[in-house]
Amino acid sequence: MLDSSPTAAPEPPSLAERIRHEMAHFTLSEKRAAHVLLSHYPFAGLDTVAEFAARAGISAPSVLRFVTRMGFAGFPDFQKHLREELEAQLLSPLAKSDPIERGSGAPALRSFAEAVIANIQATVENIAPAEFEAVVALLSDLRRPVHFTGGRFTGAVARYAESHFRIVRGGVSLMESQPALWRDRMIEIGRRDVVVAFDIRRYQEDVIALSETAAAQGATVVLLTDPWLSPIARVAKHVLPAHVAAPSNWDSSAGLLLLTEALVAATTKRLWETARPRMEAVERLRDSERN
Amino acid sequence: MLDSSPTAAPEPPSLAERIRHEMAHFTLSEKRAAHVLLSHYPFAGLDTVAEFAARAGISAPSVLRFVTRMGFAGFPDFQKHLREELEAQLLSPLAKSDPIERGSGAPALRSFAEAVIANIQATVENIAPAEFEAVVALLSDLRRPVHFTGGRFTGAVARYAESHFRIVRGGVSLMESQPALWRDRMIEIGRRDVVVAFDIRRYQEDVIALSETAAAQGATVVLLTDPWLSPIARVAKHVLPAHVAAPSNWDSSAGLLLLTEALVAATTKRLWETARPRMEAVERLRDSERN
DNA sequence: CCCGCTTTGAAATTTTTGGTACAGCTTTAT
DNA sequence: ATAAAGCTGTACCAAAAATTTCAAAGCGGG
Repeated sequence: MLDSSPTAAPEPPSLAERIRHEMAHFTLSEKRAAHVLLSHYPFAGLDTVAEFAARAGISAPSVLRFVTRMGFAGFPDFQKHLREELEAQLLSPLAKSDPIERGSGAPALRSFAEAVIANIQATVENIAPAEFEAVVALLSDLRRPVHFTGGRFTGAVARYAESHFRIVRGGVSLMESQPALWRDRMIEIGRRDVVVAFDIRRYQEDVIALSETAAAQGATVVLLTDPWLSPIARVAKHVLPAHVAAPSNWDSSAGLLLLTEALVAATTKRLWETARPRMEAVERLRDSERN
Repeated sequence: MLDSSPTAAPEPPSLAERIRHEMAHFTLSEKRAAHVLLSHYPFAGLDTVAEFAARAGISAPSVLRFVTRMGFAGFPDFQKHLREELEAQLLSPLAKSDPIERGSGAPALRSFAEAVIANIQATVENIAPAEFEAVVALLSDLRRPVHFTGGRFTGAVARYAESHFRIVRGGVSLMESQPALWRDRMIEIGRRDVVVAFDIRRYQEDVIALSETAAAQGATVVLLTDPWLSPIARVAKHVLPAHVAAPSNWDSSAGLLLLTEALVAATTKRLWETARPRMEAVERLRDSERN
């Protein structure tokens, strides 16, 4: 991944690269302009000055100063450059696709991103379609209450899942993994309930205990874990493993998040008839609260 | 966000196709305009009317008549359409660049993963290395207390960040975004403090209020947001935008998670001398608790 | 805490651009 | 051959865009 590419492109540094490089010396407004431009590169720059300024939340003169600072004679000159760059890029099939553009991004960030992408690909390829669909079906069953739980890091993913499913359907809850917090709630858990547990390496005693107890009560347990499989797998009806390796002292939860988001998306789609009015109602409540 | 259909709309015929189709009924100058446009599609149309007319060897009014005939309100409207078409075309091939092996995984999961990968690539390419490094430096400064906050969905990411940084360094806290929960804590926030805010589309009033208040107190605000930039960007010292588009009714936070994890990894590395004993101490505590 | 320097945006100004009216030319039908 | 219909371009106008000016606001250094 670390390239000393034999065919180092002799290309002049693209404007985007130059901006990234000089970002540190920009003033606040210039940074805003730069961010907006980079985020929608190069389309944010193809509109009018006024439009660009509005998108960046700065004034038109600041935009002008920004393009002048980058060495252009004026805004039209700047736009012309963008168009030419775009045209050149679109004509050469090399420029697009492939891994992340050489030299872009902070090195640490880039290598991390590459690891995460590899994780995601590996995760997708290892999930059995039927298993994924079965979990979607389970989560789409409105008669079944759903409970999410996770460990000290994965707990955040559980919360993320809960905050979405709560809007799509009813009967959703978040269970903290400390036994003190779920012991008494366990009396309510039965055959109808679904427990979705997130648990990865350094598998956490309390999450395991919670899942096993729930399973013993007859609940259906869904487990999202790493490829080594949490012990919860023994009591789980469905297991979705995600790759978590990262160039870090910590594991990456991106694969788990991917699965979570994909489950949310698929469930929302499947429940669209009932989810839609529900989501609209939530929006209305939020809007009215705002006043 | 509430779309009437859970799936993406079927593509409308591109302008180029429409032109080819109607070419037969065009007048002579219209044909010339069409020909020039198609041969350098769509860049020939992105210049001025005069430029376009000159290239086609016709007069400006003829160009105007041409675009009107194609159903556009005027030349700017026509250009806007070209840009949008171009943007859509340029973004989609990214996801297909390194397609996940055909036939693997559930279809819904696979397409979602492709979108997430595209997001991650776009996110990494748009982050200025200096900006990323500056944030790492900020988070590595042990004299500065760090507070994380986020909205209803991004709050989970804030919590994820907090649960990691808490172990790497001291002086870390999680601030719930409801004003009632942070109003009184704000008295403690000053120039030394760092507030890391997560806020994406449907930017949340209370997160904005929290950030603005903190900034007014002199705190340094770091913002992780979407490419449209939360209003918090106005008061933020550093902004890290992440792409969030997904084939879903919901946005994807994978890019935000990527940035978060990369920040954690980089900070851990940078603080290794002090983080290492600290992490070991945490582990010892956990082990002893287990008995 | 205050002063000087830098940055920023509102408003005025200038330039460019898109749009329109109209007259001449070409073509076609009778 | 001639009149009618339809294109096309020149010249002009209106609109919008880019740019400059200037005063206020913010920031950093002493």
